[in-house]
Amino acid sequence: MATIQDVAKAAGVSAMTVSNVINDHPNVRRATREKVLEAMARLDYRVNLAARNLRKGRTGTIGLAIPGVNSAYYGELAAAIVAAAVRYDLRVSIEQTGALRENELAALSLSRNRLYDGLLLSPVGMGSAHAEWLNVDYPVVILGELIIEGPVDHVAMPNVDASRAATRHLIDRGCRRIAILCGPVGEEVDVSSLRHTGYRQALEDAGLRVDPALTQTMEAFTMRAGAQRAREMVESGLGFDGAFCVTDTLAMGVLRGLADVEVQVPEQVKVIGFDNVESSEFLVPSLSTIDPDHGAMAERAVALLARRIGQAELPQDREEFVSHFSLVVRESTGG
Amino acid sequence: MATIQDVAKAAGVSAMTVSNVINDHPNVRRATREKVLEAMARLDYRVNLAARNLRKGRTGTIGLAIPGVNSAYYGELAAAIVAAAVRYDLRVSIEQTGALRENELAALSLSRNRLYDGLLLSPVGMGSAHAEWLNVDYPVVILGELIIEGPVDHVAMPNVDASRAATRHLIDRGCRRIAILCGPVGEEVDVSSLRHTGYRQALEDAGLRVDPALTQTMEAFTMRAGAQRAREMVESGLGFDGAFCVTDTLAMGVLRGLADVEVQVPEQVKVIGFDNVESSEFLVPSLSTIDPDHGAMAERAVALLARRIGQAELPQDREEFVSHFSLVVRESTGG
DNA sequence: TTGAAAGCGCTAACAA
DNA sequence: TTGTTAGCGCTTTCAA
Repeated sequence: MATIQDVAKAAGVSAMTVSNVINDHPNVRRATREKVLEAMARLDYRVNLAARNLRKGRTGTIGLAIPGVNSAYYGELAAAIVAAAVRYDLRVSIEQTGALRENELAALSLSRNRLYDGLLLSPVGMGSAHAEWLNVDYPVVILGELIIEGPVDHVAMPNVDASRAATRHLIDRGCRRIAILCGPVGEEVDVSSLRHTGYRQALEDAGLRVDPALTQTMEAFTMRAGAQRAREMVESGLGFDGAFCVTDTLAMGVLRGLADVEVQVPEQVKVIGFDNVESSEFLVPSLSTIDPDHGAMAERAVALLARRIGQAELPQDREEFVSHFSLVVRESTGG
Repeated sequence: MATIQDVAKAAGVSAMTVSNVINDHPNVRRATREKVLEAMARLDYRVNLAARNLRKGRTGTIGLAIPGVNSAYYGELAAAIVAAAVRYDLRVSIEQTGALRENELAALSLSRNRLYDGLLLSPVGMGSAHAEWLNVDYPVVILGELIIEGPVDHVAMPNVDASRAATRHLIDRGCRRIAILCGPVGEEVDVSSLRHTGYRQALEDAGLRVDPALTQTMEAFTMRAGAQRAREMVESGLGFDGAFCVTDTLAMGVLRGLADVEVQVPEQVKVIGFDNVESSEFLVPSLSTIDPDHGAMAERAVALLARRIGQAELPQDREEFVSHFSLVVRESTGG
């Protein structure tokens, strides 16, 4: 590999001049620039980013810590983030956390190794008890799931309002016994708790009873788990005419499970999901859902991170961006 | 940030000794090691990877160039690759090519910047005409799609045999007019051409006529395109009782499109896909498909790349790994 | 407008 | 077993 020194020698200038040409500094005479460019081309010179990184203290790479890229939602989110990052001349390195707290915390402390200029983190396993882990000396943007009070920027979904709208939609379509499939519900500000709040609010708005038996707590947000639970709900005689699933993946499983036990959707049970993953439009029946505009979320998250990167001081004021959602009505709730 | 020098000073040793401790070199007295570890902990020392990279000429990061992580197949593949890479202590940086030749070639030449120790490339747009682009001075492993004769390792799918098995399965289930949905078919060794060859072989094996009208050439392998084409095929009166889709994504669209025009699957038309993406099991009807064992492909691809990384000379002998496939029979072909 | 010197933080090679 | 020296390739600073 040719170095900047080799190019300098070949062009009969100093390394600094070559550097100035590479970085488009103004004060280079045109003839000199030409000479240097010619030498660079001739030697097939490429900057050594490791050297530049060391010198500049930046890497041009951000970390993206998400549960995993093998799920429709996070896959689509990651794609949008990579695409947005390219526009800021940033590369994206994926850290799969498997939704495990320990891996999320590890991502936070490992990024410190200065491999990444910043970190986008979608926490699922960690909670507000771990807020102090966010006190790191590089930019972090929290993405989507868990809303933690912390010293970092934040891109969130309107979890409560959107869930309320989803549940309200089921009520509008005539459902009176609406189940919710979610994770453990508690005081934490995690997806399940927030979306359950929206669900509860909608029921109360309509004067419907909140039957605890209709809150179905899932261990995992997988299609398999959704399908199995749906079958159990029918076979146990729970009695429900609507199901709000906190993710589309779960909802896809539910559609499958209901088909297994020959329950008609939407005639007997109406189903709505959350995320608007691409395939939800093409299922049979197609899946009603909430579109949280993850394109805008990705765009904003990267913009916030890019803004912080390269600022000597991490600003005190932290920004919170809540995306807009829309209700997407499809066949699973009667079109 | 504390440097290795700071730690050395604090522990009363030289920087080299600290380095030896960090890298688990044997010749360090236990008491010395303790002292150093204590100082490291006290100063909250973290290695500066940029410096280490510069010194070692390695980055510990590999590039993964795939069309995009927002598709079930590539999302699952990427997840498997990231997981495998972690075991080799490698990070993965995603380059989304959008299946465009220019981006694939760019990935090949940009990795040269020494940001990546090696590159995993799933070429879709480039062809054997670009084989010389593979002559780069770092390890490259070609993954899955396009089989190019070139100076690089290679992890491939058994495209022809698997497609033959898929088509054969449709024939076994009684189909006589079997359509194939694929990309442009030519002399190239790309997915579409190879899978079309398998399709043709199966028809010939069974003594069925290969009707060119049944080869449906798609612009894009998307659900939307699949759905639209399926509707057109029915409405145009093409006449077909089976459909082999070269990807599950396409097949999901076809299932949707057939539902739109009220064609029953599998009673009137049987459908089979390729890839065995996770959701294919949970569709209604569930999708028969080919499982190319992409877990094994990912594992092997990373292993090959890791083996090459750090060898001074890139070995001349190149390895070719072809994964095993299995036929997964589900409802869309009659269970 | 150009160049010389210095050094980012680390580790290979060698010396003690 | 530990330390010294040198240098990876680049860019900041300052001088010419």
